[in-house]
Amino acid sequence: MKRLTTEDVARIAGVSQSTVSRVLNDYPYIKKHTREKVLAVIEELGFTRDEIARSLVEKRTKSIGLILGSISNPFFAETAEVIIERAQQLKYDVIVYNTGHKDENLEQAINLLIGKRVDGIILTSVSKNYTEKIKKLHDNGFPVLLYNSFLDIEDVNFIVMDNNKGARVAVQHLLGLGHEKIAKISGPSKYLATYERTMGYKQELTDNGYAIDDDLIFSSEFSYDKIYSFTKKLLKKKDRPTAIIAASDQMALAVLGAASSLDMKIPDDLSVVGFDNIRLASNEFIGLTTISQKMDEMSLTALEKLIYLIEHKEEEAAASIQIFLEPELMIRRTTGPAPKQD
Amino acid sequence: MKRLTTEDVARIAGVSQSTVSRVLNDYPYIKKHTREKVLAVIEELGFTRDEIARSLVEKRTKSIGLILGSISNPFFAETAEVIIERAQQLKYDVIVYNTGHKDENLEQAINLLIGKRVDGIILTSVSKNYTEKIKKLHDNGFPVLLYNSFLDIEDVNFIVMDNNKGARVAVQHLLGLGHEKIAKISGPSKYLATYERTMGYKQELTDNGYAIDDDLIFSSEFSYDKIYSFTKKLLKKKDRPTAIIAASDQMALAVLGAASSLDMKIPDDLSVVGFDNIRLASNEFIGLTTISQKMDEMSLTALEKLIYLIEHKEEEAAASIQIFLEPELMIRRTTGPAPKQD
DNA sequence: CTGAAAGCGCTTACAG
DNA sequence: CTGAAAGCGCTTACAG
Repeated sequence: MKRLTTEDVARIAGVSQSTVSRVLNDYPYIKKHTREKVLAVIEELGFTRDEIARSLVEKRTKSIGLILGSISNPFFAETAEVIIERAQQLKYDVIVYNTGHKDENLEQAINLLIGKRVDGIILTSVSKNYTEKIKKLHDNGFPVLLYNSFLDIEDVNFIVMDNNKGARVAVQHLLGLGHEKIAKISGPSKYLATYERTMGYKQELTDNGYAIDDDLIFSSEFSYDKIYSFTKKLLKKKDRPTAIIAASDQMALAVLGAASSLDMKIPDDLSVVGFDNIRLASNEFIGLTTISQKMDEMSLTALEKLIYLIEHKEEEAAASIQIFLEPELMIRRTTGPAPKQD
Repeated sequence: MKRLTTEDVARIAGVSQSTVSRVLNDYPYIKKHTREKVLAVIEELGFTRDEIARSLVEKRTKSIGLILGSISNPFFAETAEVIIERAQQLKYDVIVYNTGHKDENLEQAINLLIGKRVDGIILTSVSKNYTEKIKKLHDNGFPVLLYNSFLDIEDVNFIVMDNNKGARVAVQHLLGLGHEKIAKISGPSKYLATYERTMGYKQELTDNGYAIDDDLIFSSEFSYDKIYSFTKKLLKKKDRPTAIIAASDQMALAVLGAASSLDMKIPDDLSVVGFDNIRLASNEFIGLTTISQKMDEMSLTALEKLIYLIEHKEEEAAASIQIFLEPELMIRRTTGPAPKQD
């Protein structure tokens, strides 16, 4: 498969290679006749410009990197969909990496994306361990935006929900329903978002005069199977919790699965609150009570801000982008009054 | 942010630019001392090779394109996860496009990916309308693999489930449970996979002596909302079906949502069968009966075969890759005996 | 073993 | 308006 070049087009159209290039770039001062002749040849040959060569000259690729924790989690999938579609409209393409929440994959992903000369990166779920690496990128003027996470770096760009408040709202809701034993199933505490949610949970309980029971807090990697079996064990205990706040809707579904496998009725026997508000949460067959992350807004904003950073990189020190979104409690079928004590 | 080049490294290390390049490429005949000096400078400077320039010379990008119908559908998300992770291991990166099942986006995605000079493309849900376009690519020797779909093109590469048989198995299962009014909610018939499922449904009913009732067949674009409202209307009818076969698990969830919104009990009032076997289908809280596509196998094979095609392009006319997978019925909680006639 | 040089396919200042 | 030429940052035959 011999690829065609602007040189080929030029030869056949009887003009110079630079003229072909100008036509391709909509350069205004070209004789109508010349332009049309070139266009005709391009059309006839089915010529497609080599964007790789173009990127080399223009020092930009019109590609961005999107690093996700796990795309099979609907939170990430829905995020990716919004970002990819909007990027496509803005003529950027998106190279997607899936880290499986492993730090070493994150490191590799960043290095490869830098090598591929992407114009910017959106990074989800960065752990604290990577503060230095991200700081270096950011200080070099490379456009990076942290999504649903943030790090303690001056002027770093991020968009994140107020996770502490989100957890507090969830606890309030359950307390209001009469629950007194509320478990918290969290992701790894190396993620600031996770850490803040656990803090919010503890603070809200303490503020309401409840003691913190460490047996009710499970901090695990994001693994469906681990959450599932932990929940099963937890629910078999005599003094089991009557409500569970999960780290995400995905994890809430694992909790619901575990409870169902024990023939527990939801919400009669157990109330469950998720985090994210994935689309499935509002499906009436499921009806998951959850803390909304306003994902559509968060992901669309993330993409647009990143593109802004890319396209205004050279201008007066662009103010850094730091956005906090308000959590919103979505009450549905998986939460109800605490079962009577017996 | 001034980027470093091999030229910079060479100057500082006191060697020629070509030597730096050779070190980068693990060229064997380099004096140990030279190699170490260069490596030290690379390390110290934090130099990263420009893969764009390299791609231009080597005429390959180590990127592949993945064109998906809708990544927020778990079928595509789970597919993407497997493909992206395996590609990453094989040192390829993946540019993901989301067509939203719109033909014009498919066309645009292919053109952009060709421009970006990806080494190959995995294409899901191609409609018949694109037979010519794909044929041209394929005939040009460009590696394309159709995933979960196929087209009538000689020697085209594809991996697909036996959709006709899958639909038949679903019908058999419901017939065996005593259902006589079985509805079929399908995607657009421009997709061969969808078309074959509808055919299989009709054939199995006919073979068992049932008439085809066109009012029970809904062929729509893949829109959650459309399926949802159609189902609601359908279930309100006096002579409503007692079972529904949905085009995908995602659509089955829309059907279940609609039924739940009408306070129907599953499976007592209505049996539902999906297609795909997404991970959520086996969650006990949901327990969706479905036809398994063996997605993990299908997606892993797809990626590996595409890479094979890419890396053996120049060799003796590589046999084309045409894989049919067997469907498998997964019986869970959403199907049960037909309600008594009254 | 190593350097100088050509070349990948474009863009764009420079000249006319 | 248009062409000839330099240059983007690499790889790799060619020479030594």
